[in-house]
Amino acid sequence: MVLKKRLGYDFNGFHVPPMLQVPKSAKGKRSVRKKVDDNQMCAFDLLATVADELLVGKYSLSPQKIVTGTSCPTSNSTPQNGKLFEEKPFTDEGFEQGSFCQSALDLKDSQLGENCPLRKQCSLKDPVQLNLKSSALVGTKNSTESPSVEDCIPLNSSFRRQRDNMELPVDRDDDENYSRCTNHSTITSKAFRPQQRIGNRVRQLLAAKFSRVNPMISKNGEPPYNDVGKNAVFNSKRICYKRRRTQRCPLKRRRHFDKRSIYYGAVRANRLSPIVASHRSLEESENYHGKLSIKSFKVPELLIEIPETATIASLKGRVMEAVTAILGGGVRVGVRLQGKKVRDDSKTLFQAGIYHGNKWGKLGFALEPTNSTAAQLQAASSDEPCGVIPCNPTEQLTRADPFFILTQVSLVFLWLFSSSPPPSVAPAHPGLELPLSSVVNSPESDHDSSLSLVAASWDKTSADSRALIPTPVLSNGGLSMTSIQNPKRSELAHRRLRRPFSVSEVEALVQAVERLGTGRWRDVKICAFDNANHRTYVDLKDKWKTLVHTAGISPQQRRGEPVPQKLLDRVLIADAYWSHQQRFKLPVKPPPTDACM
DNA sequence: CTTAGGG
DNA sequence: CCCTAAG
Repeated sequence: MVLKKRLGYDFNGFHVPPMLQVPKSAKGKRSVRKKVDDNQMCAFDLLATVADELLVGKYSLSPQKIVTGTSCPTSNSTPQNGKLFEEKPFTDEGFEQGSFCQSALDLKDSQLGENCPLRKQCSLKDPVQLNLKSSALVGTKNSTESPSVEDCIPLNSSFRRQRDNMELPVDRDDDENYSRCTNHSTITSKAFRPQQRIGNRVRQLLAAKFSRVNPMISKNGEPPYNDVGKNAVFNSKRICYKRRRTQRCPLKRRRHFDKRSIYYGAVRANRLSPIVASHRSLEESENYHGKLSIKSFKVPELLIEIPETATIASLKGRVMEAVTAILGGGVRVGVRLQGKKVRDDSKTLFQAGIYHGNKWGKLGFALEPTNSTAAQLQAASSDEPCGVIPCNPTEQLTRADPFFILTQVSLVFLWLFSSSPPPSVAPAHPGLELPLSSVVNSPESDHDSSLSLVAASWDKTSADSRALIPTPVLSNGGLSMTSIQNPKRSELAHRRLRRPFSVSEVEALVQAVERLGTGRWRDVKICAFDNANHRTYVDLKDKWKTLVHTAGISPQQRRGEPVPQKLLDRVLIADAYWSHQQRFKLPVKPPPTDACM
């Protein structure tokens, strides 16, 4: 991929091809969004679908969460895009209409090498074509190594980096939204699935509902916006986003639900199998006299690239990182291979035999409470012996048994789905023959009695639906782990977990804002954080605000994970640029709908 | 629903 | 992050 360097760029003029302005009409389209089907979409609907899926056995459970690889990128991969703005004078002339990205780069087709991806990326003439090309581009292994490419494609490089980084700005967690809607914690995460975004409606719905599949990562590990053959990708993304958006249970509504659940929360029977929904409609719940609390969230795509020379400890660390982001700590990660706990942290994956013989499928992770957590959990469960976790003495299964836990959950799904009263005893779900016992019933399992949250992986043959469904079972209806750990915060239980932006997220944000401007957060969201459901456009806007602020203060005053100065510089520049745009009331030109492809 | 801005 | 006015 040989590119002409920015030799002939006419930078002064910022001769931007007439830009990217989404016609108002296009904006208008937004309001055409269907609200219909999703307004009612909440826990029940969601669970029902899950139940359906479980019944059909679609969600075969298997691990495949771990994607082997050789690179172990870290956050120190430094953005190169900063150059973009350093190399060219930032003159007022530059403040013309157009996306900053394009302006800064002066993307004139005629001036870019025919092969310059940027041209394809940014000329935005033919979205489809563009996607094809960029797909090819990204698909080219090691294309990262082409410096010219890097230089030429800020966005692309960034995205690639993010992908490689496994610190995708998207996807650390996906479904806080769902946890907002429902009140029970289920981590579900799904491995690669060559998902077709434009598949049948059901699939789309499912994908949108559960985000089980990370649309950002296709089979080849390419971001979906590079998918080939997706006409109007952006539109589809937009649609997806709409869908997701409409599925969001607004906080207020959520609170409403929660309040309501307080009123009918009597647990029906001690030996009743466990989980009761608090989000059912009042009348429905009256039939059950049960309090069912389902909180669901998922680990969307735990994509981990890790070399065989990595140690067990580092593997744990990686998994831990992701899990902590969601659970807020209080658990630790155990690694199990074929059901046996791998104890020696110093072993490399290779030495542990994980890296060979396709053992990834045999790999499992158990999320175990730390000692303190365990104590708290036990205390909590003894306080409330008939809480979520079953205390049916006849149950052979222990609380720690993921099979049991999963069974419980699937039963709950069934209830909700069939609208029939819950059974008083939880039979095993016939459709779920999960080789789980090996995971937890391992002789070495040392937290069997107090395990509150178990993640396990199963190897199912269905290549198309591999799922990792860790099922956190909480000892206090509806309360999250965090709440358990910190009861004081119960009042704030509904405040979203704080999740600091990672550097890669920041970079993605900067990237997107450079391109789209500061007034189009929704587009920024779609463009750069489409899969990061926990980042709303308001979040992005807020983050930008803090970034601008951060960039304006001395490094000593900054807190949190340090953002590379380079990025902060870009923030300032981009912010200045877009402020200028607004000051002069230059029509902000929204890029064409596929601007972020 | 989005944006913008204060808390 | 939350909340909310305004469009």
